[in-house]
Amino acid sequence: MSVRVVVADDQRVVRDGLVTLLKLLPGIDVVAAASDGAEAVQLVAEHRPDVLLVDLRMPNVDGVEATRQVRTEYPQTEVVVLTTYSDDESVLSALRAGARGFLTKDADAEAIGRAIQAAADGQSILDADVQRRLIEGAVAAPKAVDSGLTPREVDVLRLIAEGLSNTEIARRLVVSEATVKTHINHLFAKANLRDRAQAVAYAYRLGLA
Amino acid sequence: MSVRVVVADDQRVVRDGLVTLLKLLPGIDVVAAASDGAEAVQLVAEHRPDVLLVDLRMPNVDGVEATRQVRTEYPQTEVVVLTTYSDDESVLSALRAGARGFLTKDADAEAIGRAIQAAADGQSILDADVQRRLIEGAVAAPKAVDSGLTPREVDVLRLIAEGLSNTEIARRLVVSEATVKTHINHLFAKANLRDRAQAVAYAYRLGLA
DNA sequence: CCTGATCTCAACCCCAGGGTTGAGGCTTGG
DNA sequence: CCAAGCCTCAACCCTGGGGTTGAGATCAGG
Repeated sequence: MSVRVVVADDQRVVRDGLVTLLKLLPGIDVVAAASDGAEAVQLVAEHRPDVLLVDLRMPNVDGVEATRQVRTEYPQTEVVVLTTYSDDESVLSALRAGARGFLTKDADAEAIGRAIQAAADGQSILDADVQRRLIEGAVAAPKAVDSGLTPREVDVLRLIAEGLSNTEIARRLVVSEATVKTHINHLFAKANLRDRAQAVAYAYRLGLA
Repeated sequence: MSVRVVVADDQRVVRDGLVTLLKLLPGIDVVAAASDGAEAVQLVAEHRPDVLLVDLRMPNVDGVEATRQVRTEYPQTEVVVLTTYSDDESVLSALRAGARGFLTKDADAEAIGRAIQAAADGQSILDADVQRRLIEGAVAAPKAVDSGLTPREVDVLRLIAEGLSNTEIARRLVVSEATVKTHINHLFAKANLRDRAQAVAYAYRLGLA
């Protein structure tokens, strides 16, 4: 039985190219084509395809949002994302939103067909580059960026990120609370933070917690 | 031109099964079969195949180590890993070592063939489960474990994690500051938090930020 | 040896944030 | 239809957090 596919891309050339290309592949039926994200979701609702092949950058509703909607509302439809640049910011977002596959636009017909078949089967095909970045992200995590903070300020920041109060931090570092406040004021100024909530976020982004 | 494959699995049944199964697939040539990791590496050296299909658990040299050796010494040979359990500890290790694809042993013939073709092509096919875990690891996926927070409370928590003040949150959500404070009090009680600093840490741990 | 950076501390002010109580409107499901 | 949960808002209190100023002690480096 053939895999039923909806294609979504705002560029007519790409869209039509994909449709004709996919029609030549055995085992794949293109049932509809959308020119933006909103239309894509609507066509998925209408046709309930096995796979949605969607571009990341589109007007109205972008690929990430379309993916999220499709995956939550029509979970039997798998999503394969197609993009021009594999280093696009939104690649990870798309994967998190539930995209099954990931292709760059220089993929050939077999590669695209394979990704669609795989997605319909519950497997996941990733562009090599994307996979590499995923693995790096998953394994090699923190690079503890420095930010001109003194060691002591970093200590304090870490404890703030653990949710400790000033008195608790003072006890922990065996200094007075006044000292803690001083350090905090300094690091707030350096890092341009307003309060400890922002400091916690900052610490997490720095990889300190 | 056919993809040349070396198979490696210590269990004779599995190994022979794979070989006969792969021989039935068009576009795939099995050129050799190894019964442990050391032999696998040796056969790769000898035949320089396009793809090595290797089991994770094997005597002498395990799948991870075999992958690493093959990828460093014979980089033109891609590696597809086959394992019984997708939650195996060494899955990530294998991927880090350079494995291109990842299959569980309940994959059917087409799935295996697809993975091999994809690997030979520079793509990467992952078992659905493995992909999910990769993404979670890489981007702290939103694990729907919301600990009983209401949607609105989650909204507020997210904004707290962005470092916004109550008045800013109120503006952003188009409600009064009193409402924001109510939500905050509720979520603090539910999640056992003392102040917004702890809330930020909590949000990050939940993957909301 | 002086300078600058860091760490330490104190006293003060002010207010955003957090706790509490109470209450009205809105869906939803039994 | 009523109960329950959620979202909304108000008024009050009070503490901890954050801003500011100022200052002594130590230490590395020019």
